[in-house]
Amino acid sequence: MTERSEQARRPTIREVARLAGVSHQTVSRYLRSREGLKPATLDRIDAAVRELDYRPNLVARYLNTRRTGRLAIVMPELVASNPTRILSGATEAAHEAGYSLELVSFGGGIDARTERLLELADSGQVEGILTLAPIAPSAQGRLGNGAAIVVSADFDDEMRSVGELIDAAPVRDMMARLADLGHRRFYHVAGDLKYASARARKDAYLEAVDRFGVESAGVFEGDWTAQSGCDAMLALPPQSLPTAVIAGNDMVALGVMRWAGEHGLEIPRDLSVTGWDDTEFGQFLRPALTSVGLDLEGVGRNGMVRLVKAVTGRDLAPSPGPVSRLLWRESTARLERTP
Amino acid sequence: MTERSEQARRPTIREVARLAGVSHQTVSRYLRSREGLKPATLDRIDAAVRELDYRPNLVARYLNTRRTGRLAIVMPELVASNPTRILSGATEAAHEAGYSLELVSFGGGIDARTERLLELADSGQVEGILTLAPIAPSAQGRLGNGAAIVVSADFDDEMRSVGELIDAAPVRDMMARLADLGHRRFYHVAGDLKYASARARKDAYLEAVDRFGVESAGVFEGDWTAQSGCDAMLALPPQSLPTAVIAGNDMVALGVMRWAGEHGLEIPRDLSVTGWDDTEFGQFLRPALTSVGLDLEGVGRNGMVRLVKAVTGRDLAPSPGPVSRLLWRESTARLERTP
DNA sequence: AGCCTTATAGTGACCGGTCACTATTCAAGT
DNA sequence: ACTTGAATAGTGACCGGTCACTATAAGGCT
Repeated sequence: MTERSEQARRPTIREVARLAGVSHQTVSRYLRSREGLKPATLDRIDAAVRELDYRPNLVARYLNTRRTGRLAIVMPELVASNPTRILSGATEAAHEAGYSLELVSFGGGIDARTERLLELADSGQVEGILTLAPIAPSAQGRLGNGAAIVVSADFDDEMRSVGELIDAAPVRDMMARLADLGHRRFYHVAGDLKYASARARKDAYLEAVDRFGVESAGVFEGDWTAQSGCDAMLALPPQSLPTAVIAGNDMVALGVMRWAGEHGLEIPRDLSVTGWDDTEFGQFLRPALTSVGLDLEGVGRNGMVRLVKAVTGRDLAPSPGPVSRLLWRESTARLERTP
Repeated sequence: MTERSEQARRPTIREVARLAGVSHQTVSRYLRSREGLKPATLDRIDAAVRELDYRPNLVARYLNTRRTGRLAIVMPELVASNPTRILSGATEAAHEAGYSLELVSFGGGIDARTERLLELADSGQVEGILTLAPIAPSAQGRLGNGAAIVVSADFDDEMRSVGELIDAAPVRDMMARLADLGHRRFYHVAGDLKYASARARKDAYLEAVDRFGVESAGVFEGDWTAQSGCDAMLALPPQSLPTAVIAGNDMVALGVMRWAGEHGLEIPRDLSVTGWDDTEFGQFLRPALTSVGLDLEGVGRNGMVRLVKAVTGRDLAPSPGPVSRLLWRESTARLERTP
């Protein structure tokens, strides 16, 4: 079903005014507040609006008010890890503040992205921008008189991230518990180290190895995919397998589990595996995957709360919950025998 | 890092003109085409633009041209099934046509959604809208002079869908093959029957049962979740289990597999399971899940191709590949013994 | 009744671009 | 030298709303 727009112009405020027998300014008042108008006048305008099926042109309105009622959220690449939960939280907060939220994704490198972001900020189309990707340092001096810009980066390349997702403390908690359960040899399959979160988890892993005095079979530099989980295990010499694998996320952990199954290892009897993200499929795997649940909605919400604050000065309630929590499931257990 | 927008107005075309010592109209020409200007004039304007860090106000431009260079894609609910692949295809096509794409998600029922969609269409903010959700029939007469609207629905509630995702032919293909492999008793765990795709798959299942003269243990009305897969199996009397389960999608199939593992059934020896969507995790399960791969990028692209055609009259190349293809993996096999 | 205050409605400019039209410059043609 | 026309630049109106200000009507008070 396709509707071709025939360029018949929409009715304007002046046509409504003529039909209702009032001035255009009266209609303008009607649109904004409906206050200070006689009930009789109001009714006449009501009728005219209905008859013409009038809807205000938001673009024209903006020209005076600078208010578009719209915020944008910028993502680096749409195909990257699923952003729906972050978006859902951000959308909710934006709606609470009376804004609609628009999703924009800019491809290209950081410089191209920054340029387009500045264009968007100064084009007058949105009042504020929440970007999940970092912006080029060169842009720092140039922003300020367009839309407000808030950077909430898990994707930061400069380590200046304030992102809430990169807290890797659960790595330590998981390893502490696994060490308690008798595990002495660990392995880490990292995510793409271009991501601050991957680096943070890797650092936390290395620190925990030190702190708990356990062995490490190494750190594999993966790319968040299940395939990299398989590859990581294949890269190990068969005689020195770990008994616990800390995977960068659930997909990676799934790859590790796949490899284990193919090589006759049973999880968690022979190998404990942990993931990250509490992906939907994790708890239905056999064994159900121990993971770290992230309050992604909260992350989206909190970013948006900051943006709303920057744009309107208004304080919205941030997400109450903790950003992450450890979900201990079946894929991790006491080490019963040494392999 | 938060930038507060201090309402210092952006420089306008007239300020650039003053600085360059030309008229505002000359600057306007410069912005649109840069043609018909003396090189010297062009240089002067260039310099002025750079000095003021001028960027055009797209909103003001629109008021005359009606061209915003923006299209919107409307989704019913952001948290529903992952739309990133569809978006990715749609974005690509929009970019090819020189448009930027904005994602809007409207909550609420079909009527509320339709109302907001019409508002968006007539607000002048976008030139066209591709909606993945159906619109209320009541709106049919009211659209036509705002932005172009194209409906591409897998989510159609009225069975008037032209969606390309609802072709359920692969159900028949899977069942034909399974019947060939000796399966005589099937079971279908449907997705949410509010979805046309779920209904289509269910119908195809029932038709195939007829056509191939096999038994059906019934149709379970699920909701696309893994949990519904578990529930569906628990709902069966233990003495009359099927040997093949056609699940509504991969998550449902995962739930079925989970149930099987918990009840000592081995897949595919005791039970064959098929999914749908070729979700990323499917091929890394043990056993890897037989599924139906969907060209979701293509679906997004094709919807956008139609929208671009409606807006500009221009023909973009549609996605070449078939919408779906059967991916036969480890979770389906010849029936070796009767349970 | 007359005056002042408040409620309601109207007038014209303006936001920042583009459009239609006009004015100027300058080289070529006769 | 004068006309002609293309190339280049300028003028003022306009898009559809809102703002600041003014005008009128209605109500309260002495």
